[in-house]
Amino acid sequence: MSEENETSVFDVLKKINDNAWEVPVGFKPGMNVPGRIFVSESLLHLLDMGTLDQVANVAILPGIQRYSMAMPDAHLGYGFPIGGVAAFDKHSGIISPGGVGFDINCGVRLIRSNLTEQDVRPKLSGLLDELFEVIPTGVGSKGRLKVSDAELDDIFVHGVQWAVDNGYGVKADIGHCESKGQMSGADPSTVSLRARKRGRPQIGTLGSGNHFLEVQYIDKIYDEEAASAMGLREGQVTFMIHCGSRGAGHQICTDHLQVLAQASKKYGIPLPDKQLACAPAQSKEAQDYFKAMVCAANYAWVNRHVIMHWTREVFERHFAADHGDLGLDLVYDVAHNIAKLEEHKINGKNTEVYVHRKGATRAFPPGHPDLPEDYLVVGQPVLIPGSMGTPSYVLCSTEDSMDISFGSACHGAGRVMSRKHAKKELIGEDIRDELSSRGILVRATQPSLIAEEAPAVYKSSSEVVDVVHDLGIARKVARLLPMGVIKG
DNA sequence: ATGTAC
Repeated sequence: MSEENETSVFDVLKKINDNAWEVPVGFKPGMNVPGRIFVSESLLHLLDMGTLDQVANVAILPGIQRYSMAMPDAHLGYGFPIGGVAAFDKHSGIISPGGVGFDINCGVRLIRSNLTEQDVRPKLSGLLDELFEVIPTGVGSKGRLKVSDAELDDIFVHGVQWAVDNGYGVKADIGHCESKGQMSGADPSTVSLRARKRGRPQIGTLGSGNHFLEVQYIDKIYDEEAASAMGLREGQVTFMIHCGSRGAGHQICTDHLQVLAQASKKYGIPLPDKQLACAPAQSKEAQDYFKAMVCAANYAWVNRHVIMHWTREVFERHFAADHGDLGLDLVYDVAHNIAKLEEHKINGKNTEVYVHRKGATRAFPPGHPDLPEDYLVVGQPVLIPGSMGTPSYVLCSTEDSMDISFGSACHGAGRVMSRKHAKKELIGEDIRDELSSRGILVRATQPSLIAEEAPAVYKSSSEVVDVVHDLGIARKVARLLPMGVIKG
């Protein structure tokens, strides 16, 4: 509820349809395009004015195309909102680290199995204990994997290909990663010594905050055809990995933000907010950031790949003797903090744009050339993790996603209560016991983290997913319920 | 998100 003398989001927004609202160009001086917020009326009550303001600020940046967008899980971020999508012309536009976020290529992957919920439930506690032991978690955690400086370069440049060549995962995994887990254009010389030093010991570590490794089972299939193409069926056990580029990506973002703050001045770009530091897309400063961002993105794919590999090994130790081939296939891996050069149809013309997705998932439609062959007919899988203890969703992209949202969808539930507030209001042990009574086991480095990540501090993942489903960006395929979760 | 302040 807003105070009487405060402007509310309802005063500003113009309704386009039940799930799309416009921030008019007149809202702020200098807006090149309108803002567009994809949200239902009920979720609109959770949208704060600061997030709307950030959507408008992004619309002021040069070369932005069509509109500055926010997904239904949008909330306040560094400069750009989290849940924001913005496309900038390759020539007249800009590139901005704030449009990607500190955790470059934070993302999610889903692995299916031949196991059922009944197979896993009796062994769940031991399984989680071993996973918690095997996967390094928490702030500053270091991995079991020691890589040399030369190997780190290989990881930056070759991503998942490096992982597979070195015995982590299999060849079939590659095609099921967005961009094959190896974006081109990496240049390790744009990565500072400090970023390398932070990155070297952290391959195969989960990190902290909302990052997790979760054992789940499918309780509902919405779309049989798409589910079948993805090898998903009711009762099946899956596991999901949510993490990013750790200290390496964070340091790369920090380093290049400094350079781009100067560059914004040098190129005379009007910034409504210093956190929107950016440079013309073709400038050396912007391209150097982009090359370093690609290094971090490839690093993050390797990170998720190594964690997947160790998790597969733990599953095999627990279940292979009784169940034979466990069919632990990678369904898909999506990035949700990344900028990419893509071709989109704008005003009827194919145009190259740098699409910034920050807390937003790529959602390319059926038939798109970047999709692997087995998903060409159903469209790209879109993975939406729930918050701890709530359902996650698998969706598939639809024909209209390119036209509506530059081929993008939401990325999760979206926080509604600050970490600080959550720690004050909630008791970690109570949440853990409550989840345990519902059959959901949690392993975390400390109880306060459970409080910070409690279901109550997030929007409902179901409500968020319904918005993109109803909009026609991506349609629901399967619902995944948590059984056990590892948190940093 | 993050060697949670260099």
